[in-house]
Amino acid sequence: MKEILIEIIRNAITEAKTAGEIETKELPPLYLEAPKKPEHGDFAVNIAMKMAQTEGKPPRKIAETIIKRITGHPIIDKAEIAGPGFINFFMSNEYWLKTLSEIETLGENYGKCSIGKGQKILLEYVSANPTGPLHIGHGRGAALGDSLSRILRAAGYDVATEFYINDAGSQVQNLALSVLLRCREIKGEEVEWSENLYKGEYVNDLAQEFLEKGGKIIVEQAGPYALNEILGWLRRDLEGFNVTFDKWFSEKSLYDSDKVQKAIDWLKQKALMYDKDGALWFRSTDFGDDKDRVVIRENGEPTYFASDIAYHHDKFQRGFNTLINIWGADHHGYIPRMKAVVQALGHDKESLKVLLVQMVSLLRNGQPVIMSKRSGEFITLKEVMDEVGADAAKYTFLTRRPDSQMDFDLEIVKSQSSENPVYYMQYAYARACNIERFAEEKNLTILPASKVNLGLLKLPEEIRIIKALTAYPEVVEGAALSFEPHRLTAYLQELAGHFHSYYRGNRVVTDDIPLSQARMVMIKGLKTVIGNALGLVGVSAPKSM
RNA sequence: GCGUCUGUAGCUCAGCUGGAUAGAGCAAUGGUCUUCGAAACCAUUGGCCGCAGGUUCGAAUCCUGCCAGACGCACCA
Repeated sequence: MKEILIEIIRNAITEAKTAGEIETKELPPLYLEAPKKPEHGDFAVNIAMKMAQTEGKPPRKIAETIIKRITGHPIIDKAEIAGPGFINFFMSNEYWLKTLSEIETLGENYGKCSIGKGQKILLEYVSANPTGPLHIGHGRGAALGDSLSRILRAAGYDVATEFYINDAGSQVQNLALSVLLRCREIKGEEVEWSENLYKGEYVNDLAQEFLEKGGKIIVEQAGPYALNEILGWLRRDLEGFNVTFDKWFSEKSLYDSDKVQKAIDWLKQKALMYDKDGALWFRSTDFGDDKDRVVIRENGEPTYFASDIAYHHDKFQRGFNTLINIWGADHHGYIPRMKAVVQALGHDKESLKVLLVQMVSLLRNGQPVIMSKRSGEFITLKEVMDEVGADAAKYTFLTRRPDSQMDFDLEIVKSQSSENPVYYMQYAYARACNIERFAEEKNLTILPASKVNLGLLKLPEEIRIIKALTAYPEVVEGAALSFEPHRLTAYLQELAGHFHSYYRGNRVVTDDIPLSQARMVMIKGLKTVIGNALGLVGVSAPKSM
């Protein structure tokens, strides 16, 4: 809808140019911004200020020559010069009301766009080691990845999501050993625990169950058993968080299908590998990394980096041109070497986007809860969700920027549970549904937008709501382009606020039938947009609470 | 020591490619239910945007330096 206005302004400048009133050849980019203050209109343009230098005239003078060629459009109430040289546009209600018909025809497609052009994106997230239950930090990554996948799909990208299972390296070996040792302990044997083994409570449980099911105390049996059990937990806990993946990608499968070796050979051919000190190294410094990295160790074992190379090679070979990885911030040192791989494989380094989620410290009453897999003293994601609810937990993550570290205080989130912001938005949705129910009870005939006199919607509160509804598609687009789901929660907060405020002051269903019908169109629009937005955040939209 | 991220109201955080008098929520205080759900609304209080320079018509936003915190700097992930 904004395009109409941009076109009008552009035409005015072109006309002024032909009339010789403007000399600048290369026009600065023209975009509309939304002023914070209502006195500054609906849209503001700063082009006159941008042109001040090349024109050699004061901004306000330039604004004047543009503005005098913008008159008589039904969608513009007025355009005026303000401040240092802004041109402020006040749009007519006619302009805004178009949105309601648009929402009605598009329904759950309202807000979707095609900027993604079907581009194939592989979004990999969580990818927690299958050596223990998920914790709160994984929850943050899961919430971000899940919402981002929904947003990118809405923006027209062809998104596939994957959980990469590290089921091949030393960590799963350690897990297997841990379970074995625990089994022996249960049998009364005295064993020695080395530093890198897992001693959590869950290891005891695994060992216990393994023995009960008649498992033999050998690595070949205990290892796969433990791995399989834990993968089941991960899947179950993520589903409980309403997070699912298109594919669970096994690291081991890369070895079984020889893809690791093939990827290494490929880089060898390009002379990007060399031997030193008995190990095989990748020349990541050729692509900006601080140092070269070992791919095959002196003892012949590949590093995790080796399979990571193969995995990303495989992603590209499957036709994805943009790879997004969501990592915990403690892995940030890994980025340069992965970017190096991407370039070595012949792709632009920008085709790999790594989004970092900062650490989450779990608190209870302001006191840190010690989190360590080794010591076994930690609270799992599942326990957190059981305590505060999946929607509340997700929302809490998605109101914050991923790159700022956060405190998650169980007592605070719990004590505010009924006032948690997520309920504010869900309540707005339920409220819209409730008004619909009430209208039906009153036998109000609900008509489509085209059959209703929408001009009756002229209260400032109504126009404010409709303006917010108009902005929704841009919010989705912005969130997609910046990979920032938290823009959706911020938007929802504002929209729900307008709605609640309106509701307290005005009745929707009254004896005034035409007015009620017009307002119902708006309520349905609200319901659609709030529902769509909640869907992109990844939380539920309840019809009643 | 080097690198990445962060520093905005008492607390938790927004602030979109630089824009006009920096915004929410929570907490605090005082109001609002005979009428579509009060999980809501209205009002008040609250700020040297970490500090110091620089860039320009204009800086919370960009650049430099410093201070503070988190996380990294393996042939572990």
